[in-house]
Amino acid sequence: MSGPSTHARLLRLLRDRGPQSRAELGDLVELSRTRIGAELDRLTELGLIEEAGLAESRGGRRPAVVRINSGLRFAGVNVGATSVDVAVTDGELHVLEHIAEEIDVREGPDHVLGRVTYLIGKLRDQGHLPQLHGLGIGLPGPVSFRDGVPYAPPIMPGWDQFPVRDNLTRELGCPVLVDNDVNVMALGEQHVGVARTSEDFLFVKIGTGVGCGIVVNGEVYRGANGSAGDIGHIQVEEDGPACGCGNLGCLEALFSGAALARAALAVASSGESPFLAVRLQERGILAATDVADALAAGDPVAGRLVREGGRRVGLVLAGLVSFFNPDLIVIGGGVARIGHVLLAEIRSAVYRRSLPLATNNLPLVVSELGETSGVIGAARMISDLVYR
Amino acid sequence: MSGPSTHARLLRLLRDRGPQSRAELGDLVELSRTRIGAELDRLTELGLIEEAGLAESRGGRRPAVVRINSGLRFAGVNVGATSVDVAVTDGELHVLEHIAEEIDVREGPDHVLGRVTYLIGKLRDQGHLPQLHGLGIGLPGPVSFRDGVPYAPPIMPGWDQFPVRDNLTRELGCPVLVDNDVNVMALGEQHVGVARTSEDFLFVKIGTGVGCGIVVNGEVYRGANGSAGDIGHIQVEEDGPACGCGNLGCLEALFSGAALARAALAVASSGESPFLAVRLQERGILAATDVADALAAGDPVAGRLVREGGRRVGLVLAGLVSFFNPDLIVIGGGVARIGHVLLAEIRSAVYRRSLPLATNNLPLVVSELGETSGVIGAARMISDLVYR
DNA sequence: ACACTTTTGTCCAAGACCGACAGAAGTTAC
DNA sequence: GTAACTTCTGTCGGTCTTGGACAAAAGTGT
Repeated sequence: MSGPSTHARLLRLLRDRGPQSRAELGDLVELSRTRIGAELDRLTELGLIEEAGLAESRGGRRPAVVRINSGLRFAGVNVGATSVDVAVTDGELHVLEHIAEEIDVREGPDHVLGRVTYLIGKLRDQGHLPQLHGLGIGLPGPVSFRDGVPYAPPIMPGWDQFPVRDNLTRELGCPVLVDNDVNVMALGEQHVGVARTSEDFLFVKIGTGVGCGIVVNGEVYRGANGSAGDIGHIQVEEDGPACGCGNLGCLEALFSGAALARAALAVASSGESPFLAVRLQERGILAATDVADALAAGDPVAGRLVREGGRRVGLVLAGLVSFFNPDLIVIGGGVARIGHVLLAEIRSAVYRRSLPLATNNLPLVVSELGETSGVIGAARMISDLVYR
Repeated sequence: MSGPSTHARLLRLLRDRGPQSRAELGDLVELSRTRIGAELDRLTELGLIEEAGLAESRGGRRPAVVRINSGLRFAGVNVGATSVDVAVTDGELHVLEHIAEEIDVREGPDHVLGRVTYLIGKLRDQGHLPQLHGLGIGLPGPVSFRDGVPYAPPIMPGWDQFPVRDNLTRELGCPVLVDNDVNVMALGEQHVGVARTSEDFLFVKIGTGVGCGIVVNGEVYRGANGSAGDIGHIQVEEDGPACGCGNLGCLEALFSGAALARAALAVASSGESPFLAVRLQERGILAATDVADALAAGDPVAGRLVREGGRRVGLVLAGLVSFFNPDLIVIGGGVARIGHVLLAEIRSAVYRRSLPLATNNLPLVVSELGETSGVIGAARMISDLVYR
C-alpha cells in the first residue's frame, strides 16, 4: 500500500535519469542530503550502485557522481507467435545485446525456454554477461502474473500451466517475472517510447491476434483474474465470421494478422486483387505483410481491406476511449507497421464515435519502438522488482 | 504516492469497523501499541475521536474503547434528473436523516443548491446537526473532480462551469467534494453494498441516461479528463436511432429510462401493447416505470422491449468485461428496478460474449441499496478527505 | 485468597532524520 | 597570485519516531 521506499526511489531515479551527484539527488528527493548519503552508502554496500568519478564543476567543488553498478545485467525476453527476442541490458536498461530468433511457439515451453537459456548462456560465455540480476519475459497469451504461469493460452498449445517462472528461476538462478506480451510492451513504451509522460494509456497490439495493455496511474493493470486487456474477442459484427473462441464477429476474426492473411487469400483466389494473386502464385502462401505491400503498390482492394479493418479497430477503441478515458493510445504489433492508412482510419473512427470530452488532446500514435518495446518492457518489469 | 498515514488508517478503521479498543487497533495495524496510543492521543486532541467506555472483559482487564467523535456530521447529496437526496450521517457514516425531494435539475444550480442548503439548514435548526464537517455531492453529468465544477453536462443546462464546490464551501463553511453521480454510487456500494470486498468493479447506472462508475484497486478511477465511465454513447447498432449526442445507435438511445419511455409511447400508440395503450390513455404520458408495470402484468411487448434492451446493455458490458476484467458488476439506477428479467438478459449476453477466464466467478447483481448508495457514497467521499 | 489473563500507560534504548557546521575543491574578481 | 565566493560532501549533535520491556490496573477462574 505504501509508496516506494527511499531505497527504491533512489535506484529508479538513477535508472531513469542516469548518473547523478548527491546534490542533484537531494534536489530530486524531498529528503535531507544526510539521509540520502546514508542510503547511498547502504546501496554501495549492497553492490547496487558505484562511484562514477567527478562531473564538471558548476562554479564550485566538482560533484561526485554515483550510478547504478555498471556490472548489473537484466534480461528482457519477448516471445511472439513465430519469434523470440532476447535482450540484455545494463542496470540503467540500455540494451547491450539484442538477439532475434525465428521460432514456433507451438513447439512448446521446453524447446522455446531452452533456446532462451541457451542464448543467454552464449552471451555469458562471450563474457558479455558478468552475472544476471533478473529476467523478465512476455508471452503471447494470458498469464497468471502472480504465479508466473500461462493460463489456457489459445495460440500456445502445450504451455498451459507450465511453470515458466519457476523453471527459469531454477535454470538461471535469478529473479524472474512472467507477463502477457502486451503488458510488457506497454511498459516498454512507458519507459522509452511515446508514453513516457502518460499516466493512463492503452497499448494496442495488432499482431497475429489483438490485445491491449492497460496502464492505470502509471502501473500495469491486470484485472481481477489477470485477463484484462483481452479485447480481441469483443464483438464488432453481430453475425460476423466465426472466431476460434467459438463466437461470431470477434474483432480478431475480422481484423488481425491472421484475419488479414485469410482475407488476402480470398481476394487473391477470387482474382479481385491482381497484385495479391501474383504474390500467391509466387509464394504459395500469403501473410499480412503481403497486404501491406499491396497497399504500398496502390492495390485498391488491399486499401479496402485495411480501411475496413481500421474502422473496426476504431469502433472498438472508440468504446474503450469513452469507458476508460486514456491520455494516449499507442498502436503496436506487426500489423501496425502498415502505417498511416490504417492509423488514419482508426483515428477517424475513434474521433467520430467517442465523446469530445474524452478525445480532447488524445494522441493516437503508432509505436516507434517495434520489437524493442517488448524486451525493454520486460527488463523494466524485472528491474522494478530488483530496485524495490 | 505514499499510502495513507497512520492518522488516516486509524480513523478509517474506526469509521468502517466501529468502536475499537486500543488492543484491537494494535492487532489491526502493524505498528506498536505505543505508536498507536500516541496517535490516538493526538486524534483526541483534535476532537476527531473520543473515549467510549469499557467493553466486556475477555478474561482480563476490560478494554477501553475509542470511537469516532459522536458529534461529527457529514452530508451526502445525490442530485438526479428529477430529484435530490440529502442525507446526514455521523462520523461512522450511519445515516441519521434522509430527505428526498422532487426537483427538476434543469431549474439550474442556484435553485437546486439553494434547496440543498435550505434542507441542511432546516436540519441544523432542528438541532440534529451540531456542526457539519464535510459535504459530498454527486451530479448527473460530467464533473471535473479536481475543480468541483460540472463540465458541459447534457441534461443539466445552466450548470456548465458553475462553481458548485466553491459555492457550497462558502455557504456551509466546510470541505466539499463534487463528483459524477455514478462515482459516488459506486463508492456507496463499496462501503455498505455488495461491493464491500471488491477491488476492481463496475457500477452501471441505468437511469434517464446510462453511465458507469469504475473502481480500480479500491479507488474511483476518473481517467485523464475525468470523463471515464461514460458508456452511454458507445455504439451498439451501426445504423441505430439518432442520439442526442449527434451519433447513431448509442446505447443510451437504444436503452435507458428515456429510450424506454419513447419505446413505450410507440408501442402504445401503435396498439401493439394494449396494457401500455390503456396506461397512456389514463395518464397522458408514459415513463420507464410503466414498462416495468406492463412487464409485471405479463405484457409480452414490454417483455420484448426489456429483453432487447438487456441484450444491448449486455453486449456493451461483455466488451467491457473482456477489457477490464472486473471482479463484480453492480447494476443500479431507476431502470434496474425492473428486476430479474432485465438482469437475466444482461447476464446471458455477458456470459455468452465474454471470455470464460474473465467471467469466471464474475457476479453480476442488481444494487440493493437504491438511492441510499448515492448519499452514502457522497458522504464516504468527503469522509475520506476529512479522515486523511 | 491466589494464580492467571488481558489491557493499558510508561520508560528506555535504538534508529531515523534534519539542520548546522566545517572542510574540500573548485571558480571568479581583482 | 591571492582573496573572496560557490558548490559540494562528510560529520556531529539534537530532536523525533518507534518498538520492546516492564509494571500497574482491572478483570476472571479456582
